[in-house]
Amino acid sequence: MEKTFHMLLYRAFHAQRNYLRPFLSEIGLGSGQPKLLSYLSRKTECCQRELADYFEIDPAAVSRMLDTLEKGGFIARKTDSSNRRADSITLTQKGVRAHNAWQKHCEEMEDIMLRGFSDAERAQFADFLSRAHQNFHETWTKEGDVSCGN
Amino acid sequence: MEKTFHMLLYRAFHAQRNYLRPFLSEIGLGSGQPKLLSYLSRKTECCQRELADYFEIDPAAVSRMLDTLEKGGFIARKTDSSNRRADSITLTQKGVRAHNAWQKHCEEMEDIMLRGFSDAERAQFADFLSRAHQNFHETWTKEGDVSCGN
DNA sequence: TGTCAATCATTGATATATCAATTATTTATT
DNA sequence: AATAAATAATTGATATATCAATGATTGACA
Repeated sequence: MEKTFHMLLYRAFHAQRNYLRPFLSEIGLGSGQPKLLSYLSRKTECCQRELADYFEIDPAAVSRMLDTLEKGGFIARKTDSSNRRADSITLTQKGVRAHNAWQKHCEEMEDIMLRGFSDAERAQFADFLSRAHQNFHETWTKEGDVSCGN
Repeated sequence: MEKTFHMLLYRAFHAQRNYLRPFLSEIGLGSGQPKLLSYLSRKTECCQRELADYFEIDPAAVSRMLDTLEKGGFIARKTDSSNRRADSITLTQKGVRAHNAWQKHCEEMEDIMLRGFSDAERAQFADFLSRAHQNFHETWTKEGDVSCGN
């Protein structure tokens, strides 16, 4: 019934989110938090601004999610000694475990979502999605050079 | 940097939402509301449950968004005479205009998002997205026959 | 060196989304 | 016909996201 890319993308994304939601409470994370853990598991250490820029979300949202993650013992925050405005954020052991558990559920989800896709189709789908994202990014950086780095 | 489909889909969807956000306040709509207008513009008349099922969102969210849309004069609500539990919802003239304005922005957005995609690629991308969504749906309806009709 | 602008993080106000519980109406069962 | 179960919508509690404004620190430059 719905043919626009806008709605197709919305519905695919939303189905994914609905699938994963029950696992959030199981692991003890809020809906926006897994991606932060994921980034930290690769970057080891970073500041809040970097997270906000990478995911193109409001710094205030990052600040509050990290409050919750810190209270839950998933991350540790300390002020960066070389720039005392900035925080330096790292995963705790508990944070690493939570990230791994989440990853497992994400992989299971991909198996479901991509059922019936050949390897070539999967590669092409991934390519389409990253090109779509990239196209937005090029538009933004062109007109006015908005904050969002990378 | 980010390779999982989960994140690729998130980032593409999120970029789309970030692009469209400024137009929401311009038209006077909240972020979840345009899709309801879109559905109503095709169905002419429906109840709240149908919207919640189609978009796979919480009925409470639908109820509150319709409150706002009703106050803003975008939709009209009356109780369905043949089933007095249910509401019958229709677009007002203002709602139709808002929907049309929104559609225009969505089309512009697609031009940006799909820049560099051939016609064949666009068709394939749309097919991938709807298959991805469909795969989730088949999983859900298989195990336990969850509420979400269609 | 001293002021001004820029940057990182936080807080308050508001809107949206989920979950759980409630009310009102309809359908099913005995 | 009377009671129980199911359905449509709403409300309250809580979490998340945005926007605007503030505080603290750093960097630029006159």
